[in-house]
Amino acid sequence: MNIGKAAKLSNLTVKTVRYYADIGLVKPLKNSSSGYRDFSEDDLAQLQFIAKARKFNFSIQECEELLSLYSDKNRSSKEVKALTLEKISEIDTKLIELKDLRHQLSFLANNCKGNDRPECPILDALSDV
Amino acid sequence: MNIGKAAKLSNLTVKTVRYYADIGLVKPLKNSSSGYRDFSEDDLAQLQFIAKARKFNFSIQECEELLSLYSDKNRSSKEVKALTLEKISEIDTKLIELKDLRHQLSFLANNCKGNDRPECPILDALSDV
DNA sequence: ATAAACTCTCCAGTAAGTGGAGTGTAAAGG
DNA sequence: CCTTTACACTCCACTTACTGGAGAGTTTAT
Repeated sequence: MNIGKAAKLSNLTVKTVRYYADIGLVKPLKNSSSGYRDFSEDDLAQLQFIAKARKFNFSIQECEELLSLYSDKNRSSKEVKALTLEKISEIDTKLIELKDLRHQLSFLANNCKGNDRPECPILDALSDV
Repeated sequence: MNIGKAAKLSNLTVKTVRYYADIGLVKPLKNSSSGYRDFSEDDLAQLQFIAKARKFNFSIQECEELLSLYSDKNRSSKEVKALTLEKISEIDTKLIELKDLRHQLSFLANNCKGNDRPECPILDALSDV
């Protein structure tokens, strides 16, 4: 199938699919007369896999790892689980940071009248060394 | 003062400070004989302001906005508060997304034995259309 | 005088695409 | 068969916010 259909069926943009092909994440055949990429069902499945993994916050490189684990019929589930647990702990760290940030910002916002006067505890906090 | 000292006092790297100078976020004078940047106390204060705002997740562009609001003695606190509230709501969205992601990933991880066998519900979920 | 420490500019690269120009190909309508 | 429209191609530049390194000049300390 052409790139447009592959993109639609994997919920990716054409640009993104082309990018994935450029970096070798998928390897569609090329119609030698038209120069159009030809995506097989396997290529499509791969794109769908990548799209999901990206949604799960896996990086492109991690997607590659997952894909190779996926296509390795003798792989163990250990590695996949380890990668997933690592992701979860990254997310946990990020959650803590963001919550902390939110706290600080809402504290500042609550103390700022937000009126037409120049006094602003937010700016004061930013300029306070 | 030289860039090294300015960087140290603002908790930024020399590279980062140079970058901020390159994009015009700070405008240190230049010693015409040595070519070294010369940071005044005001420049330093500005760097410290930026460093804090960046920690608060404000983008470079938002830092510029905040800086101009900061140096405008007739500004109102309204704009600053609005920007801050916007940031908070962005953070809230991000928090929801991340929590959801964490949920899904931990569900998958919990159902994966993580042993030497090839069965892996994580990969199954990724490949499931 | 020399060595270490600091600074400079410039170029390239990072992640993961996005946007656009200019051009070629395929499918549908008349 | 011809034309229009939709789709595809490549290539280059841009995005964010830096970071790394090369090669060269400057300042400070010994």
